[in-house]
Amino acid sequence: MLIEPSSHKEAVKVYKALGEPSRLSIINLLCQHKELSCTEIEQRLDFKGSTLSHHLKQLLDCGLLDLSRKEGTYHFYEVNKDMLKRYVALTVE
Amino acid sequence: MLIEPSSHKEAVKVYKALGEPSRLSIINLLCQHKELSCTEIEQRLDFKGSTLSHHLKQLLDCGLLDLSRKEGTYHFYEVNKDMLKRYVALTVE
DNA sequence: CTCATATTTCGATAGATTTAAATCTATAGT
DNA sequence: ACTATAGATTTAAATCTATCGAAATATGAG
Repeated sequence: MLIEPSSHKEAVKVYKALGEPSRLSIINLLCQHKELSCTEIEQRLDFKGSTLSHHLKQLLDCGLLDLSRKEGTYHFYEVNKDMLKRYVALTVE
Repeated sequence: MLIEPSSHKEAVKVYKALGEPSRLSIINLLCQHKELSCTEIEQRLDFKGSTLSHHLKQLLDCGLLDLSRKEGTYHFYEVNKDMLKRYVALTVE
């Protein structure tokens, strides 16, 4: 058995989140940076703020991202490496 | 870096294919059976033939499935374990 | 030709993505 | 405290894409 029935929904959610170019780029970028704020992600990947927020919401929702800290109006995000390793086979160095 | 730019498209395709309940169930089922024909998959997962064909096409297209052999009008499918291991972290025993 | 298996086409429906505009939240200045 | 500003999120509407399934079309066996 590849996936336990209990985690089937979670797995679908995670893979659906990863199966979109922008979101995979966000994960990829955050794998290289420990943490980044929204504006930093927007600049690097050339997103509109609202578009990014929608994608971040999905990535938070499925557990692949965490809000690492808030500093003033800045929200910093980081990848949840446990979650990533649980589902994704690619190397995160 | 999580994903090489060159394989970004491929990764999106694979994860998009997995991020749908029916298709994840097909992969899961085929992980337990070496190979199965369309009718066998239809029966076990309760799909219409045409619906299954649509999903199989996507799974073949992204490389997660292979057509293992044809026997008469039967088409047998199997998971491409190399491909699965390249992208998916879950254990395939 | 006929039957069984599988795939493709096409239309309807549902779901996802994007963006502008509005709203929220925290900080700084007066 | 009030206002202004910057960063981020939410809402709402348009657009785009995916999914499903009936019907039509292949393909192979007998």
